[in-house]
Amino acid sequence: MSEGCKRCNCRRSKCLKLYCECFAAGVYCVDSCACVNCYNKPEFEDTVLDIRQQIEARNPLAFTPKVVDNAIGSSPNFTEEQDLTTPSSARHKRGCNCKKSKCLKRYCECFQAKVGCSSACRCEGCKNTFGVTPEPVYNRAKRWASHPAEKLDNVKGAIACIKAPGIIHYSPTWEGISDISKLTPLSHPCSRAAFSSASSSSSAKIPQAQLPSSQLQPSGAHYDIPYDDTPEILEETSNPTKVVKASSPNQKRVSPPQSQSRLRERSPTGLRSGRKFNLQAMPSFPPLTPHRNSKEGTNEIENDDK
DNA sequence: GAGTTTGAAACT
DNA sequence: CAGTTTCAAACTC
Ligand SMILES: [Zn+2]
Ligand SMILES: [Zn+2]
Ligand SMILES: [Zn+2]
Ligand SMILES: [Zn+2]
Ligand SMILES: [Zn+2]
Ligand SMILES: [Zn+2]
Repeated sequence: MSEGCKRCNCRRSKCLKLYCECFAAGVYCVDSCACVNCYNKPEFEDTVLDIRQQIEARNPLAFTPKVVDNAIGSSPNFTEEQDLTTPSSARHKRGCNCKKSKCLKRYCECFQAKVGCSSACRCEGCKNTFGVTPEPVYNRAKRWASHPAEKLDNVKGAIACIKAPGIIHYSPTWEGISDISKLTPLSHPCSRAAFSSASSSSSAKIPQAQLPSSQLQPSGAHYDIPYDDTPEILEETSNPTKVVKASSPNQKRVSPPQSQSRLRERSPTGLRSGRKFNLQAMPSFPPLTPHRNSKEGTNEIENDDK
C-alpha cells in the first residue's frame, strides 16, 4: 500500500505557484508527484528560489503557515499538553471565503485543516463546528467570538454560526499578529517528508531581532511584519552526499513567469539572467524569509506551450 | 476513469 | 480594492 503518497498533480503552474501544494508548502516535488512540467525540483533551485521571493515580495506571508494555534502563549497556563481533547484553538490566518460549501467540505481550508472558522473568515452559511465543543468535555462554551460578519441572511433554522474563539483580536489582518507558527499537525503519511525540526546541535537558534515594544499596528503601513514566523520548511531528501548546485550540467535555468505577455501560452520570452546568491547548504529548500534580498534577477524557465 | 464543483491564487 | 480568470483539488458520477 501506500505507494508513495501522491502529492500534487499540477499541469499548468509548473509547480511554481501557490496553486501547487508542494511549492506552497515550501517543499520540492517528489517522485510521487504527478505534475507536468515541474520546475519545483532541486535542479531548478535557482528558479524556485527566485519565484519564491517574488511571491513573497507580493505577500510576505505567502509561505507562512496558514493555520496557527492561538493558544500558544495565550494564557499563562503551563498546562502545555492540551491533551487531545482540546477544541483546538488553532485558526486559519486568512480565513476562508466559502460561499457554497458551508465550510463542511474540504473545499474550505478551515475545514480541511480541521480548525474552526474565525472572524477572519468571510464564509456564508458557515456550519463549521471545528474548534468548538470538540467533545463532550465539561467545557462550557467559551464565548466564541461569533462574529456578526455574516449578513443576516435568512437563517434556515437556527444557525450556529460559530466563529472564532475569543482570542480573536480585531485587526485588519490578524493573520500577521499571530504567527506563532505551530501547526500542521498533519502527520506525514509519507515516510519522510518535511523535516522535523532539527534538533541536533545546540547553538544556533537565531533569536532574530524582536521588537520589544508593542507591535500593534493597526493598519497602515506594512513596514515589516510583526514577527516572522518560523516557518522552517524543508524537505525530504536529506542528501548527505552533496549539495546540488554548482553542478549545473546542462540545465537551462530558465525563468518562466517573466510576465509573459498575455498571449496564450506563456511565451518563452527572453531570459534574464541574473544572479543570486543565497543559500547555504540548505537541506532542501527555500529557507524562508530570513533575509530579504533586494532583487534577484533570474533565470528563466522553459516554458512550454500550452 | 471522466466530468463537475469549488474557492484560493493570480491577474486585470 | 473589487471583478474576472486561472488553477488544481475535492467532489460527484
Ligand atoms: Zn505541483
Ligand atoms: Zn509536487
Ligand atoms: Zn511538481
Ligand atoms: Zn469555509
Ligand atoms: Zn473559515
Ligand atoms: Zn466558515
